[in-house]
Amino acid sequence: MIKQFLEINGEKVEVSNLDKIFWAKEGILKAHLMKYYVDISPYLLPHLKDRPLTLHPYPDGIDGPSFFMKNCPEHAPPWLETCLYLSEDGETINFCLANDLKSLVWLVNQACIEFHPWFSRVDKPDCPDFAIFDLDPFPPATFDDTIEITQLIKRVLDEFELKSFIKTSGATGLHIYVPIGRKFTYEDTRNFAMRVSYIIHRVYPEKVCMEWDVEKRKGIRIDYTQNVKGKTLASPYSLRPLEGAPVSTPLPGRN
DNA sequence: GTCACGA
DNA sequence: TCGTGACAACGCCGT
DNA sequence: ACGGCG
Ligand SMILES: [Mn+2]
Ligand SMILES: [Mn+2]
Repeated sequence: MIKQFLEINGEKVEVSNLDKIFWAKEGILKAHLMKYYVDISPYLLPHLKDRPLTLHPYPDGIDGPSFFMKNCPEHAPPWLETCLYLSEDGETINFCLANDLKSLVWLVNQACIEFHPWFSRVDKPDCPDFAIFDLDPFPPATFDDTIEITQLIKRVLDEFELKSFIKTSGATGLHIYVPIGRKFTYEDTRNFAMRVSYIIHRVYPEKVCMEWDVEKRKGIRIDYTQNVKGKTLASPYSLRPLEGAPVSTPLPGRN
């Protein structure tokens, strides 16, 4: 077997099985996955820098088995940066970081299709950079409904003079990121997102759903509960292991 | 995708 | 030498 | 305290 390498700034990273089919219906190969991430890396890497990652490899493509990967595997190359995390009950997790293109290429070669970074960074893990809103449509809501509710939330944030950034999740919904300058805790951002969510729910009780039970959800669910250390969303520019190979796509603002 | 392990 | 299992729990929600 | 959620 001839080994293949990508050369990045003069350093070689081994890549394998580039002709393996990752999206069968679309005819998308592992090579295409790799090319996408190399091409998008100037835009993606800034969003991943210094953020612990929850990874989700699909070694045989999106129709095959997958697993979650929090701990960096022993066989990772020594140059791959990691971050040791001590959980409350004494468990330790050594998270992978994707701080440069070499690291990104190595992780993609591990068949990581999507990247789920923390909202906080390693040097201040208890203080997220953002409060986030995760909007998920449930029947009978449409994507247009999701847009409408997202715009309503944005209007409230504008009223507070808070800048916000909107992106598609790549699945069915939208994400709103509100930069808050690492001045607050996750408990703070969660309470903030919760209170804004309930304001919106009060305006549109029919359309907006705050139900915890998945079975009972109808309309647009505004999920504020992701504002917790260790919870994540698919990052901007992350591919999703779904039909059509969708990408979580940042949307332009009005100015 | 890769490794540790046991048959 | 080959087949198989492991690779993620955890921190919060709502009652 | 519990099971549910992502
Ligand atoms: Mn969600
Ligand atoms: Mn979502």
